[in-house]
Formats: sequence, C-alpha cells, structure tokens
Amino acid sequence: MSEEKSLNFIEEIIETDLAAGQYKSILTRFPPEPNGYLHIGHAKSICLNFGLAIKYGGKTNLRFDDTNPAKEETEYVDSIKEDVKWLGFNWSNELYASDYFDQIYSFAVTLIKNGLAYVDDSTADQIAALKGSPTEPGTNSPFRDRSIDENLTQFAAMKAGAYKDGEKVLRVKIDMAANNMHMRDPIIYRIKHAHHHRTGDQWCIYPMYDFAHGQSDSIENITHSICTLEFIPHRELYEWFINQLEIFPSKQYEFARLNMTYTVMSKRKLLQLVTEGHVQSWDDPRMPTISGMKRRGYTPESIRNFCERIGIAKRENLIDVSLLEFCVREDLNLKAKRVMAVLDPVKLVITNYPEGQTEELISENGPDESYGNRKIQFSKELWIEREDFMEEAAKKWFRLAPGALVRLKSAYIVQCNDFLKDTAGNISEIHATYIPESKSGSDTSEIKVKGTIHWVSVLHAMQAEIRLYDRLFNVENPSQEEGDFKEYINPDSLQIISQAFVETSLINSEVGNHFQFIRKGYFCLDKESTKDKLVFNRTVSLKDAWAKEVKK
RNA sequence: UGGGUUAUAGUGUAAUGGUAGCACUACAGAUUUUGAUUCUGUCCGUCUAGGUUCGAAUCCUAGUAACCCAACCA
Repeated sequence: MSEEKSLNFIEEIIETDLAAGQYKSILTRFPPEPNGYLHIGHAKSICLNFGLAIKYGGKTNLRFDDTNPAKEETEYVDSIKEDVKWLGFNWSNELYASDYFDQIYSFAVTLIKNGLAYVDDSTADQIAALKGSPTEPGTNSPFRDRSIDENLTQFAAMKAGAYKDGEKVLRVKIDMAANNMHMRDPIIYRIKHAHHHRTGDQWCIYPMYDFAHGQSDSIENITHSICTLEFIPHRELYEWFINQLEIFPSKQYEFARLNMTYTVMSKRKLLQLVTEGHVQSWDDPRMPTISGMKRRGYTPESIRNFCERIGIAKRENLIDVSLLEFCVREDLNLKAKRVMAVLDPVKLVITNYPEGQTEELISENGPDESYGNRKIQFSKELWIEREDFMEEAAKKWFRLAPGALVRLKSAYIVQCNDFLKDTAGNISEIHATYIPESKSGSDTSEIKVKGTIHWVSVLHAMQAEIRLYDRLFNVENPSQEEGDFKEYINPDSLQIISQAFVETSLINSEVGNHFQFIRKGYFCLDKESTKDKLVFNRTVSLKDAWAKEVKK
C-alpha cells in the first residue's frame, strides 16, 4: 500500500504530543517582521508551518512581528500577505504583535511588581560594557536595586513620553553571570519616539523581540512555535518569561534555515541589492524573493514541492539551486503550452517553395492530446535559430549544415544547399529545398532525420523582447567569500534580446501564462509587456545535452 | 581560551542496535517530429581514534571541524 514516509523531527514531536493528549489540535504561526519582501527561505518556513497544520488538522496564524517602528512599513505587510496567498496558503487569523502592546505592557508591570524588572538609566555603551563577554561574567547595573515603586513610576513615565530615546530602558533581573548572554538582564522595553505603521504615535516605548514574540505566541495559544537555529539561545529566556508570567506554555523549536547556491538570503543584503540598483526591484526576476520568482515564472506548486524535497533538519545546509530548477521544470513540463520562438534569428529561404504562398499547418500544444492543437503559418521565408546552422558540420551534429537534412518542427523536411555571408563574414541567409511529401502528419517520404528545429514564418512573426536571466552571483556562497558580497555579483545576470521573433498565437498571451518555447526553455509574459511590445522572461532553460557535448 | 547546536555520497535528506535507502547533480545507454520529456543503468557516503556488542551511522569515551551567542534588530 502506501509506503511510510519518514517524519522530520518536528513532525515526530507533534505526533508524540498529540498521542499523549497534550493538545487537542495544533496551532502554528508564520511570524515575519514587515521590513522587507519574503524570499525562498521564508517559503520553507511557510510551507513548514502551514503544512504541519494541514497535515495534523490544526491552524496557522499569520502574525506580523512589528515591534520596531523604524524598519516596518505597510508596503511590506501587503506584499507578505500577497506572497503567502500566492503560495497557496490560508491563514486562520491575521494578527500583529502591535495588537498586544497593552497586554505586553501589563506583563512588564507584573514583572516589576514581582521585583523581576527594573528601569536602567545607563547608556547603551555602559550596558554593553557591564554585560561581560562569553568568557567573562557581567556586572550588575548600579540601577538594578531600585525600589519597585520607583521602577513603576519610572516605567510609567517612560510610557508617558517623559524621556528621550535611549535615556532609559526596562530590563529584566535574571543573572549577570549566566553562560547564556541572553540571560544577563536582557532589555525588554526601549524608548523610541517613532511613528508605527499601525499604532501611529500612540506609543513611544516598544517591547523587544524577546518580550514580544513569545508573549504573542502565548496570547494566541500557539502550541508549536517554530523558528530558525539562531534563536536557540533565546529559548531559555522564552521559557523563563512563560514561567514567571504563568501564561500559556507555547514551545519553541528550531530548524536550519535555507541557504541556496549563487544567491543571498538575508533581508539586509537583498535590501542593498535593491536600494543600490544592482537589481531593478524586490520583484526583479533574478531575486530569490517570492515575488521575483513569481514574476520569473516559477509556480507556487514548484516552490512548494521544492520545500518538500529539501526536508527539515537542524544542520547547516547549502541547497543546490539546480534542485529548485528541477522542480520548476518538472511542473512547467506538465503545464506549459508549447510554442515556437526564435531568439537569435537568421533567415532560411525555401528556394523551391512558391513565392507568395502561405500554408496553415497544425502543431500540437503539448506532449499529449489533452493540450490540443493550434494553427501555425508556413511560407517561403522563415526565421531559424542562428545556432542551428553550422557552416561545417561538427561530429554528431544533427542540425542544419550544407547538404544536411533536418525537419522543420510540424512542417517539412528541408535540405540545405547554399548560404550567403555578409561583408563581415557572418551568415546572412541560408537556402534550402523542401520535400513536399514529408509534410508533418502525412509524411510519405520515408526519410529519417535526426534533427528537428523550430522556426517562425518571416511574414507572420511578431517581434518580441526576451529577457534571459542567469545566476545573480558567480560564486556558490557569496556570503562566505572574503570581502563584500557585492563584489561577487555576476555582471551578466541579465541579457536582453530586443529583436526576437515569436509565433502569432502569442498575441493573446497574458501575464501569468507559462509557455515552452520549443527547444529554448520555459518563458512567461512579463508585467512590463504591452500590446505593442511583447516582453517575455525566461523562467528556466531546458536541459541541453548538446551544450554539454560541445563542452567536451 | 565560556556556553549552545550540528556532523551520513558532490548537494540535501532517511535508516530510532539488525541488508546504509531516496531525490537532485554528474556520467552512460534506449526511445523521441523538442539533443526536451520518458525509460534503463553507473559512479560516489556514515568526521577521527578507541571501546561495548553476535551485530554500531545509531550506545560509551576522547578528539576534530563547522555554525550560533556579548543590537536600546528580529
């Protein structure tokens, strides 16, 4: 029957919890900070959190971790919601950490009342200096022993706006000698007179991550709070707050974030690429962002499948981008309508075909009948791919060359008998004769050819702009190289072909349609396309066995 | 030289003391009106050294390496 698929470590935990009756059902959350666009690494987290809830009959909240007004914007909130939906997931509740500011404030007051938090007047530098180092214990702040009443008064004054940014902070009283640096009296509230994208100017103090994230989890009754490895040291604090505040015991689990070859995956770096103009925008098709991949023509199914295949574990990883490309091809192979387009055109003249004659031929749209057929126009002069002709045929060359026979896809077999060169020595025109009885679908010629090439009729072709994308960086792991990661940007990551020719049927294509340009790759219509100027993005090339042969 | 986390083919991920499996990549072949797809096959692995055991990727001991932690970021 169905073979057991092995569980990842989080699924094992959940199954154990469920079997023990610890929870009736699970509740997960996807908690982005709205300070940038989502990337493929977030997709891994989204697929995990939503996927777990789907698998075990639970629910998932979308919660924005918006506790730092200086970095967060509504534009990012909107893009994040769009990207999660596009990936195919539905959240139970759209929530914001800022929804809980009142509640979190009262948690802080509780800690003060219990003698567990104090207002510290030290400067940032002083606090850092007293923090010690990983190998040396810290020192207690001189403000650590303020009275509860004084702390209460001062904290209220902080909230009321009596102080400037940085003048005071609220810290929690734990242990300045703890091995875990996060337990050395962490700051839980800071003063920031900044406009918040949702609460406006209502607050001038904001909770820190450690005093907002876990509290939000707990308020929502999140059962499994899943984050990435770098938060492991925060877990001890996460649990400390839950115990001290006696709130719902959400549990934190950590998995390894996604790294992928030839790209970067930090919002900070991606932001730089955008603001410094190395790419056009967050949704530039070369970006590892969800919106970039969408625009490039990747499908949600292929991304979800990719996330499924890479698995969930705790060790550092660097996933080969070719696995993502495989998933994209696998999906597009099933979905993309086949059409013909010539990217680097050279003219082929069928010398024995009647001048002025046009023929309507039938071509299949896909690998089987369910895709249907379409009509294509054939005439005396055709555009073919420059690389499909060789003046002197190489070994194992199946394409056009003087004297060689080749099939024009869905049309006739032709034989090349001449070619012309321009003054610069480039091939300017190729002459061939066609074999009338070799017509596709009713071939009685009994001629076998090894090569089939694509073409479009000169008379009927439409001009189009085609954008080819290559990897954004020319080293596997730009973040790990010496110096600035931007030194490793691939200067040729975008190639624009302004004079390509595509078949007429493409006039009706829409943004979001996927095509296979036969023998050239998968393409989609770009959002910058207009009726007068079609613009296509190459999503991914086809595997190319000949290119490999040439390399050898 | 503190604490934490992780080590399985080139990459990623299984095997929970009992035949080291799967996918991608690479390579070879078959089919093909896309040098695509599809199909078949091949190469390649348990961090090191000891130990326990009939039997160890798994348990024990000692090493080694990588990553994370000293933001009023998340």
